[in-house]
Amino acid sequence: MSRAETSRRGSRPGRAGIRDVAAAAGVSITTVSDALNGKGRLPDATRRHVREVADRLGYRPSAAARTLRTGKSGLIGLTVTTYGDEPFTFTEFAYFAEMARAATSAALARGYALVILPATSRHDVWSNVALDGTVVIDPSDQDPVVSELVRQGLPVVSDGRPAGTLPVTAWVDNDHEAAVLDILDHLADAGARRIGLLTGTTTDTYTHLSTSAYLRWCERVGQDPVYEAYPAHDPCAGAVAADRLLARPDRPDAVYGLFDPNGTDLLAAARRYGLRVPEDLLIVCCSESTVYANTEPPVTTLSLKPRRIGTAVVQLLIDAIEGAESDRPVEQVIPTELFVRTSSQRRPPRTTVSPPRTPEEN
Amino acid sequence: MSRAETSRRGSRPGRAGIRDVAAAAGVSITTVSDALNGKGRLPDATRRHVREVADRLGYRPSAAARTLRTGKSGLIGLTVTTYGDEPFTFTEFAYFAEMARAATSAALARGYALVILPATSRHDVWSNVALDGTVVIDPSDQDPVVSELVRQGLPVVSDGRPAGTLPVTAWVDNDHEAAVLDILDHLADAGARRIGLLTGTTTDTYTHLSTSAYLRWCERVGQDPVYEAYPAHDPCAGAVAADRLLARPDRPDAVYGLFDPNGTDLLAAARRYGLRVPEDLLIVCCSESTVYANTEPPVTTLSLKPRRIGTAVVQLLIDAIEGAESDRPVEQVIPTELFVRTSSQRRPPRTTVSPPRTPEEN
DNA sequence: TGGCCTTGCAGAAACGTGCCTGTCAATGCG
DNA sequence: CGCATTGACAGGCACGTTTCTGCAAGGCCA
Repeated sequence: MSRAETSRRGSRPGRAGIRDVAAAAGVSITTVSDALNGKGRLPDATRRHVREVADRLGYRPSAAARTLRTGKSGLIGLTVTTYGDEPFTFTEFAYFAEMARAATSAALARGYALVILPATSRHDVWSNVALDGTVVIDPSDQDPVVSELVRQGLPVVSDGRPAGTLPVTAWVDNDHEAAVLDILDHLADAGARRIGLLTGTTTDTYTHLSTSAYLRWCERVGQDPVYEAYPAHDPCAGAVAADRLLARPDRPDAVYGLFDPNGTDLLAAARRYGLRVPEDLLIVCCSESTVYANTEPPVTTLSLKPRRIGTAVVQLLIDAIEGAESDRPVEQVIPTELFVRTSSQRRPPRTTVSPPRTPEEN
Repeated sequence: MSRAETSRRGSRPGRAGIRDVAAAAGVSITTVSDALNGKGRLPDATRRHVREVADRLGYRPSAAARTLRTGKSGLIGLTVTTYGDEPFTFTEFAYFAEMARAATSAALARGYALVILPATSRHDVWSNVALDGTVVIDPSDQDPVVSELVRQGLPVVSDGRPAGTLPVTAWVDNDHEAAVLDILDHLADAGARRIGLLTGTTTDTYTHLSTSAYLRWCERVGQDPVYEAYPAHDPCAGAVAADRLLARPDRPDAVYGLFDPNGTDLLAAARRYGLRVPEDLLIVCCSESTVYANTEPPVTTLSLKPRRIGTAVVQLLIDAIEGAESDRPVEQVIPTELFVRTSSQRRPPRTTVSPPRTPEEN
């Protein structure tokens, strides 16, 4: 009664604590906590009264105190690999943006928020945030951060099959090898005699699996491999590599590019050498970008379905956090999708001068 | 002495607390805290000893407890507007990705981490995370989240001039009106007689300012406005709007598109109507994407410099959080940059058949 | 030798919750 | 009427830090 609504000591003047609510409502702290959290056995009248008083005071429970008490923060880490000082590379923009968007939505729907944490962060930042678990995108072979998180007992779910013996809780990935084989078959069906590859010099799993699948395919069908590798994180290098590939004496008549900008890179290089697409050169690239629906000609793309991956990864992680014996498998393979457009069809289904009024794709 | 290294009660078995470190090192809790945080007056020998013991036990301080005690969490919110259920729209991908990347780097360098929080989040998520401050991207007129954050006394810095009388701590923005006027002058200099605009139906500040600047320019030079507005968050609608714009009886001979995909949309529409770019139609669009360096022809783009914006926003916010009487202005205008390419030059400086070996742009 | 300052550390009070335990009245039952 | 049971709340401890206050030991000076 004699206690004022403001907290007794030098507490933040703007914010009311649970004590203030209890005092204002004329009940105890326990009753306030139970009423707001829907626990305990209280008559509805008391519950409503407490909630009303809390609203009137603008009471917001302290997230830090709740986290300290319950051990759950409601925060999920989104760990991205870094190149140089910057998180995630330029070529992964569209993929990462879509994946992060889906992951954010999925987390939000279950009451969690996402924290962006580059894998090479300063250690003090990592230990300064209380995480319930982490999503790791494409963990590298010996990522020290991931193994430490696992050692702390935190659930870790990775986007991309973990390299080596990294002990993640679960993972989600595409079947990159099957996707590459599909594309190569698709190009061969369209009449390609010699298929080239635009690949990367990095050691990540995606690049590695895709390249080795290409090499095995070449061996199977008896074609000499024709490929150029370049550092994918350099936005300029792709154009140069595409140019080199088409300048070779054993110039391919079809190319698959592993990275997002390879489509425009290859189109530009083809123009420089006077090659018509698709008549002289078939093109497919892996991309989530919609620009390839409107290029000249439209380019066939492989989508890795980042939205499905982002959603699945978060669901698995939250299942693990909440200890629900998940009925979902801990290793999920998300199917890819090939958007076949003019650039990979010898007989283009429509001429370029037809004036359609509606867009061709959603 | 008699106390084991594991915490006395039912604490998490895997993690050691500060008590365990103190017991193992034979010192008090205070000494451990001071030694690890570089405070107090301790001889170097004690400091080193404590740090060694802490390392050996794998001690990680509890972020929740530290936050509760100090009132600082080291977390910064990154609030994005949502369209439908999903955070940030498709057309903002490249801008948002670059901006978020720069913001993440800048925050990290100062010991902070970013939390992605859509503006329309469930309330319980917002109150479940202890934020030191928030970055708001393009706050809408009456965003309830922002005003509540301000009312709680949290620093709020917005990317984009706040609409109405939103009381943000600081903001960073481009001079969108000047940028539009620059582009229109640039197109007029290149010989455009009737300049059209591809704009949006949304009410955000960027669209509003850009459109009104266009209308004023038209009035000044005595040209009838020629524009099409479409819902920018719909990835298909842009292509349709571009088609409509070029199908009009008063077809423009130059177009500026406010959104990222408008360049390819306009190129595709021009092809459908047999218009040559830049001979029959000049094209400029606002985009952060590098694909426009390699389209046919390359398209002139306006960059809003999202990296500089992301960095500036975070610096201002952390300055406000740490109470440093910042010498930076609280209202910063970041200059835009126009990458002039073939699509907006009547006399293209290079022919399309020249075979350059090096990429033209970084 | 006593008073005072400095050094090196320990005790303990918060920070704001959640929850376990305890108290008191009302009720049911034989 | 005695006793167990249940509803409705209050008290208080614990979560793991940070930090304020304090205390003993030793050196310095008068």
